Amino acid sequence: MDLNKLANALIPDEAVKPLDYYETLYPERDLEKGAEVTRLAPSPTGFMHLGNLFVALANERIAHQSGGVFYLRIEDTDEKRKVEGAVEVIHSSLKYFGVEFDEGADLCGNYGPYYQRQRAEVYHAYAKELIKKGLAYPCFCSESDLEKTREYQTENKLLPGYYGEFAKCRDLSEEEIYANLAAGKPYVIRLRSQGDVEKKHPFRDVIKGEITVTENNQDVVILKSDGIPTYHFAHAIDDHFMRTTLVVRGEEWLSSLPIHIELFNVLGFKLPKYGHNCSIQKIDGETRRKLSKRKDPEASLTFYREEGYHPAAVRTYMMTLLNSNFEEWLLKNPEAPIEEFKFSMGKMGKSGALFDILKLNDIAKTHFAKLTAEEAFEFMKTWANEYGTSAQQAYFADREYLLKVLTLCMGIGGKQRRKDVICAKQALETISYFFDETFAPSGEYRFEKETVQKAIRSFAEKYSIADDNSAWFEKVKAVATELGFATDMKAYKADPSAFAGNVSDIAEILRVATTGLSNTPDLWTIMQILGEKRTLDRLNAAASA
RNA sequence: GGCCCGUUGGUCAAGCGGUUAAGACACCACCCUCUCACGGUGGUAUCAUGGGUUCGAGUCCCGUACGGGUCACCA
Repeated sequence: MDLNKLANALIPDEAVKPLDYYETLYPERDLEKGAEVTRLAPSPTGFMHLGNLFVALANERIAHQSGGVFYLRIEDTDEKRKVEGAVEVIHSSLKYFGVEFDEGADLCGNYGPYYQRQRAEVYHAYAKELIKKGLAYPCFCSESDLEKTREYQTENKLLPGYYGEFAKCRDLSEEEIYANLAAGKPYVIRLRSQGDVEKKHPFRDVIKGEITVTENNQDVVILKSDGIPTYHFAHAIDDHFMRTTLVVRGEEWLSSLPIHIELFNVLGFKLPKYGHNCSIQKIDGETRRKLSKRKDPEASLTFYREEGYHPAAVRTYMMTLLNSNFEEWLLKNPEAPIEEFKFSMGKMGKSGALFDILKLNDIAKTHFAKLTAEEAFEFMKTWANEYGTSAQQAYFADREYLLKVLTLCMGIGGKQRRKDVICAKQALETISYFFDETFAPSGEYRFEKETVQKAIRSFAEKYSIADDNSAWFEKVKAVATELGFATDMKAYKADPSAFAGNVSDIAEILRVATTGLSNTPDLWTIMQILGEKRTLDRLNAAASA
């Protein structure tokens, strides 16, 4: 068969340039030895998964730590999954979590275009080359043809797929091919695989270590009927010409690694290094499974923004999952920027980690405990303007007042910072009682109504905003004594039945009366912040409720 | 089902032939205390399993079980 003629019939010379052209257009990058070129290559589906941030972070760290390049390539070869504005979402959501690209889609760069649909020419040039060499061929099988062979294969417990004797179009005669073409039959271009599934080779994955790969024997599709490449072919071409040195991607790609190895080989390209990372999992009843976009809200990056998690906290959590020694390093260097941590591929986990929101919350709390009142204010304000209720947005009108509230609630200036702010949403919910619009009297007391009212009334009569903390507490104690509550905790513990209760019970009554909650920070300070009038109003309202 | 990957406390995990098997989160107890927290002290709890190799195995080899991934003109 005249392969040149076939190649020209399928892909005319005018459509492509000689192969040398591409090699000079995309030259080797001029980087220091050891510098890694990595990438993130998502589909523009408009949905950003936690897993996207996870791999992005790994790739970003490796590139930047080694003095290399981290770029963004858009895998838009599947028309069905494409969503308008998706690339913008990729940039903005990753940027929010501190991941930025050096080059790529919608950015500058000499190795573009970075959208695969715009790179048709390169793919065609190399597909043509493979056809010329007899390493690729047109396949006219229809979906139902393929379906039939698959059925036959599963029935007979054979390896499914398009290979060997099942590769019907592999050895079509010249006449058949041209007749099909003349008839306008749709076709795809398939690789003529040279592999043998009986042959296995050791392979070094930078994350998994030594693994064995079986040779590929599938005549995989490299160009779909619309002339767009499949992932496999685009991956080989793009990562070669964008001069990627290290591909870190999800574990789900491990099984197609044999295809990629054969493709690089057949194209005469140097194989990049590979690292296949495990996916973040979630426990669902008894079983573990991947974090699911449909079932788990926390799978989406927008979840963390909507809840008001600080981006640095999420990034830190990702890092602890990414590199097992990160947490220890962070403990020793609490103030150091993440960039100083020596990220290592070898320290990436070999098995999938379970997503643990409790751990994230702890990290988030620790992180908030490092912010100043102003920083917390600004962060929460930004959050509230985007996701908060209008009442919450109004909290920010009186800066001085809110700053005081935050200072108290976050323990700023105290001996120790409180660690109970997880995210902006939760924080604003817990301070709602500082604002009349959102203050919700509860009326839930653990004592008789009469006792409660007496206690509140008696305290209200004595209260003065001028009291310092100890004078204030003396008054609480006085109320306790009046009502037969213990003021000496030791005495109370020795014989609780001798008292109606103890000071802390009185404090709780006052706390519920002024805040609606039984657990708040220091009550004296709360009253100082609320001011005398508002405090007395609330006490009086509670006393007569 | 075939192929590939994995399995150390409830969770993330250190470990690289000899350790009392780190640490963090969670949990429990006690202390501090006007509440809740924060903090402090302590505690419960792990090498999936059966065989080898070895003076010695969480660490090396084989089998088994379990979990995950993948078998598209989707990435």
